[in-house]
Amino acid sequence: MTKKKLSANDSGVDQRSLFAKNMKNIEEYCKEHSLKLTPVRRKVFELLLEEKRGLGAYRILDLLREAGFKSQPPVAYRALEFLVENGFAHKIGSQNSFVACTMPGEHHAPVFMICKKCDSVSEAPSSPSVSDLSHSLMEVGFEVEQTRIEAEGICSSCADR
Amino acid sequence: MTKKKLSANDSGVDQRSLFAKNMKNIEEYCKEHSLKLTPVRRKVFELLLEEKRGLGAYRILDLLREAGFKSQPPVAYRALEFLVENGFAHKIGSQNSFVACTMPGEHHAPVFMICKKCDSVSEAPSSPSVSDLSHSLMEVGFEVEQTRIEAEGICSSCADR
DNA sequence: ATTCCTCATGATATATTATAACATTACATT
DNA sequence: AATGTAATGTTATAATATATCATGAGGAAT
Repeated sequence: MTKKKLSANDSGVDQRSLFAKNMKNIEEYCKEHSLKLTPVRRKVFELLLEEKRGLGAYRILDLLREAGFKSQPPVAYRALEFLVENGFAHKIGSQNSFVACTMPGEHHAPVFMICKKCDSVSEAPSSPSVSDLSHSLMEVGFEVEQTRIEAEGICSSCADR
Repeated sequence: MTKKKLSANDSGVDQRSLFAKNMKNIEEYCKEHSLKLTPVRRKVFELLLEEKRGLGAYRILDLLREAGFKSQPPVAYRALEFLVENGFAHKIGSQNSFVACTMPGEHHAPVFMICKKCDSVSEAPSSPSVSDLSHSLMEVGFEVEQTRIEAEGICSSCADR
């Protein structure tokens, strides 16, 4: 198996403008679908975008407070619920944490790559094998509505070291 | 897509003997690998085997108590840890619950089918698309060690109604 | 057989994650 | 201004999980 070198930063797009682009995406999407991107929701999304690892709800709560919000747990959970419902974030079941989704709106079957060394969580480009999977489950009589795949292993940056 | 009729019960093997077979498997496996299948561990495995849905740790704790064990939370978690470590059970991340694994020892990449109607959780026959998936993740530089797939949808029994 | 070691269990306390329930506010529509 | 709906504020508590230290049970080494 040949391995393409592909780390988060050599796409020619720097982090700052990527961040801005993602923020713009969510803003436009919300406007188009009349969803309210309120200050807390926006802030939580920003926090998720800025962190390559998954963030737990209480970590988010702390960060909200540091940012001047005087939030209680339900505030964080509600914002996360909004983001997840609308496809702006995903929950990582194996660690009760949340990550930003950078392809909002697209009804996709996410595949997460979770690094055991650095804890980074990144979403893999969607792969045809996922729909193969749905097909094979259909064959045993299961009607798939949604799939979530979590792969644990070593990310390319950690492997390079 | 043609759909094969395949529900849990038409394999010609009744539930009782299936249960016995699974118990025998785990016993033998433990003997061969000098693992101690202590009373609590055995009981927890039995409980998981008897329930088609995922069981939460505290539900298991209740059932243990009903069965005469005077257990505190760590007892349930330890037993579950033992079972999961050794491949006799899996944790379902999306619901913080546990299910028995009926193919212990085999280093496999489980695929779970979670029914939204009846909450049943069953393990799908492993499919080639899973190794395709690992391949495609390798191509983006991620070294997969383990995958866990959770598919939500409607199981065949519920669909038949 | 006794000592020693290891692993399992017992027991208490507490950490972490998540939600229920109800009050209040903000804002759009009429 | 009156009303309805969605969002937020607030308090309390439920549900899930682990840290820690004490005790016991069984095998291996002397």
